[in-house]
Amino acid sequence: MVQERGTRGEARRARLLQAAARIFGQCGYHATKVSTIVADAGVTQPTFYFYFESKEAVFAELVTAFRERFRELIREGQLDRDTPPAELAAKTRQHITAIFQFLADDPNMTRIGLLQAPDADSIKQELVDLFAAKLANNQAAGYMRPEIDVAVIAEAIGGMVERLTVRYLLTGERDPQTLADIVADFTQNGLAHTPGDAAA
Amino acid sequence: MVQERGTRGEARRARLLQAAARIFGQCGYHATKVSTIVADAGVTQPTFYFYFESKEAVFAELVTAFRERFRELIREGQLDRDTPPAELAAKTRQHITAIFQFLADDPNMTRIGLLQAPDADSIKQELVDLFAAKLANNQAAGYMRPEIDVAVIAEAIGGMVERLTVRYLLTGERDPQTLADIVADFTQNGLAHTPGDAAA
Amino acid sequence: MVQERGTRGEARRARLLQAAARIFGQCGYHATKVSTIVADAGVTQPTFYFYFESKEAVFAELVTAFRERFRELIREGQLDRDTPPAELAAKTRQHITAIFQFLADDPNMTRIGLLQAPDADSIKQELVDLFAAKLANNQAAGYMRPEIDVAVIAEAIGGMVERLTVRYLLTGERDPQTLADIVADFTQNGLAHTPGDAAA
Amino acid sequence: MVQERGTRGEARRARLLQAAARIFGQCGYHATKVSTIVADAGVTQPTFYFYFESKEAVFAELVTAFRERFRELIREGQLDRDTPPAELAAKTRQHITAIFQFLADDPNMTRIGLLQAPDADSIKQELVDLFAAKLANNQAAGYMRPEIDVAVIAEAIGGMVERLTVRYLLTGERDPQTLADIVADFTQNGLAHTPGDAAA
DNA sequence: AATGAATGAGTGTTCATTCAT
DNA sequence: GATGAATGAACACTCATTCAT
Repeated sequence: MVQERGTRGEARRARLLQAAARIFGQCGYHATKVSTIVADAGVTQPTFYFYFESKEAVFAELVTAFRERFRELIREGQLDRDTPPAELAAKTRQHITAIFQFLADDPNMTRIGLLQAPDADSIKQELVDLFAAKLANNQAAGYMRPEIDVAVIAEAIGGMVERLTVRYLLTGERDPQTLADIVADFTQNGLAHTPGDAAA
Repeated sequence: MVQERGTRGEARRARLLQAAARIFGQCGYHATKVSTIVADAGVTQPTFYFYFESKEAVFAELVTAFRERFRELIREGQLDRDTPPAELAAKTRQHITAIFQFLADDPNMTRIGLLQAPDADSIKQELVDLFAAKLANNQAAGYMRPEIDVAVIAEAIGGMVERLTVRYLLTGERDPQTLADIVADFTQNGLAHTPGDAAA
Repeated sequence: MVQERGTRGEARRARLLQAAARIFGQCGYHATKVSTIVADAGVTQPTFYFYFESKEAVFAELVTAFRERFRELIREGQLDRDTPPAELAAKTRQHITAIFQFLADDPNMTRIGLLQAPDADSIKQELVDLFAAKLANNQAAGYMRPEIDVAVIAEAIGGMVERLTVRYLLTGERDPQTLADIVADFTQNGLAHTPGDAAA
Repeated sequence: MVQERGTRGEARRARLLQAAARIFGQCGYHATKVSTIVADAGVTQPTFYFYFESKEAVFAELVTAFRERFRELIREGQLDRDTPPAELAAKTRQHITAIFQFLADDPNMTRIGLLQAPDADSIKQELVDLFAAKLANNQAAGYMRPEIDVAVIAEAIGGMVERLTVRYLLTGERDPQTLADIVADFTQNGLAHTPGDAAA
C-alpha cells in the first residue's frame, strides 16, 4: 500500500492545532504566546508558521471549526418541523441535551468559540435564531401565549444556555441531560405552580 | 485664600479614570494602551503613573467601582424580605428594572465590570446569589414549585439578564422597564399557557 | 535664560539621524540593522522608535533631506536665464562645480540619495530636467546644433555626472572644480579637435 | 537507447536559472526570495539547493554569465586596432551599437549585471577600460586633443552609456542604433557648432 | 504636581537552508 | 534526483514603565 502523502505533516499540524486549542482555551488569546504553543507541541516556531499564517490565523481556524460543528448541530434542530405535537417537547429536550453535550465535549473549544472569539456573539446568534424560529412555530401553533416577544425570549434562553454551560458544564458540576431538563421545564412552565400543581 | 489641596489633581485623576473607562469599555483591556488613555485625557504618561500604580490598577479600580455600585443595588433588593406577599411580585419587578437601569446607565462601565473583568463571574455571582436567596424564600413560602433547583435557576436568570443587557440594553434597542417585565413574566409563568389563560 | 525645550531630544534625534546616514551610506538599506544604528548612536531601540516611525521612515527622511538640498541647488541653476551670452559658459561651469561640490560634501548622503534611494531615478531626473531646459535654451539661442536631441543629451550628461561622482568624487581622487571643467569642456567641444585647435 | 545523463537535470537547472534572472532582475537581490524562484520554476526548495550552493551563488552565477558575455563583446572592440583611420569612426559606432544591442537583449540580465551586482562597478570598469584604451589610441594618433584626460572621459562615457541604457533602452523608448549614433556624435563633436557647421 | 525623554523585556514573524525519506 | 517537512538565527517593532528635571 502506498504511503499516504502528508500523513506526518498532517499529524504535526493536528498536534499544533490541539496545543493551540488547549492553550487558547485556558489562557485566552492575548495571554497565549506562539512560543508556548510550539513548545507544547514539541516543534519550533518556523514549523508553526509553515502550517499557519499567523497566531491570529490559528485562532480563527479554531473558531471556524467550532462554528461549523455548532452550526451543524443547530441544523439538526431545524429538522423537527414536522414532529407531531405530542413528541415536540421531547424532541426539543433531546436537542437541547445534544447542544449541552456538544458544549461539554471539548471545554477548550467551547471557551474559544463561545467566549473568546471576537465574533462569539454572531456564533451564539445562530443558536438564538434557531430558538426564535422554534418559538415562533410553537406560538403560531397555539402552544405558546401570543403576547410573548419571541425574539427577546430566544435571546434570554440563549443567555441561560451560555451561563449554565460556563457555570455547570465546563466545571463538570452538572451533566447535559440534567441541565437540558431544567431548561426545558423552566422555559415551558416558569417557576410558579402550574395548573396541574394547583389542582394537587 | 487657602488653595484647596488636590482639587486640581482630583480633577485630573477623574479625567484619566473617565478616559480609561471609555477606552477600556470600547476596546477591551489588551487593546487599550496607556498612551491612548493619556492622550484622550490630555496628560502625559508619567502623570498617569502618578495617579495610578499601573494599567492593571486603573482597570481594577474601575472594576471595583462597578462592583461596589452593583453590590449596593443588590443589597437594596435584599431588603424586601418583609414585603407582604401581595406586593412581592411588583417589588421584584421593580428591582429587576432598577438593575437593568443601572446596567444601561453607563455602558462602558457595564462592559468592563460584566464582560471584561477577570472576576466578572464573581461579580455576577453576587447577583445570582441574590436571585437564589429570593427564589429560596419564595419556594419556602410555597409560591414556587418545590422540585425546582433554585441554584441552577438563579444562574439561568443571571444568564438571561446578562444576555439581554448586552443584546438589547447596550444597543439601546429595548429599555430597562420592558426587559424587566419580560423577564419577570417569563420567569414566573414560562411560555406555555398559564392557568388563567386556560380558563379564558 | 529659559532652557530651550527639546534641545536634548533634538540632539539625540540628530545623533540617530547621523548614525543612520553613516551606516546606510556604507552598508546600504538592507544590510543596515536598527540595532546597529542605535548602538552607533549610543541609545536603545525604543529610543529609535520614539524619534522615528520605522527603519524605512528614517531612510526616507534622509532621502528627503538629500532631495531637498539637491533641489535647492538645482533651483539656483535655473536663475541663470538672463545671464548674458558671454558669461553663460562660465556660469554653467560654476553651477556644475557647485553640484559636484555638494555631492562631495557628504558622501554618505550622496550614496543614499543618488544610489540607494528607491526613487533615486526621480531625484536625478530633476537634475536632468534642469540640464534639458538649459540645453534647450542654448539650442534656441543658436549656441547649439539644432539637430541635437536635448532630452537624450541631458540624460547622458546626468549619467556622466553620476559616474564621475561615484568614481572620482566619492573616492577623493578628483575635486569638484576639475571634474566640472572636464565635463564642461567635453560637453561643449567633444573630443575631436575644435575649430580653434585646427587653426592652431 | 541510452538515457542521456543529466539532460533533464540540466533543463531543470536552466529553468531555475531563468526564473532567478527574471525575479532578481525585477525585484532586486534582497526582495527576491528563494521560495519565489522555486515557485516560478515549478520545483521545490531542496531542488534549488541541489543545483546551487545558495541564493548568493545563483546570483553570482548570473552575474558571472553576464560578465563573461559582456567581456566577450568588449574584446571584439579591442580588435579594431589596425582599422584604417578612415573607417575608425564607423567601426566605433558599430561597436557601441553592439554594446547597446547586447544590453537591450536581456533587460533582466542587464539590470543584474549592471545595476544590482555588488561588483557592478568592476564590470563596468572593463568597458571603461576599453574606452580608455581606444581614446588613448586616438589621442596618440592625433585624432583627439592632447590635453584631454582620457581616464576621466572614458569614465564619463561609461556613465552616459549606463544612464542611456537604463533610461531609454530598458524602457524601450530608444533603440540601440539611435543611441549609439547620439553617443558617437556627442562624444566626438560636443554640442557646440562644429567647424563644418561654422563654415555652413 | 508634571514632563520630555528614555528603556527592559518581550513578541510575532521571516527566510535561507537542510534533514529524513 | 527530488520532496515534504523542519529549523537556526535573526530582525523589526511594541508597550508598560520610569528617570532626570
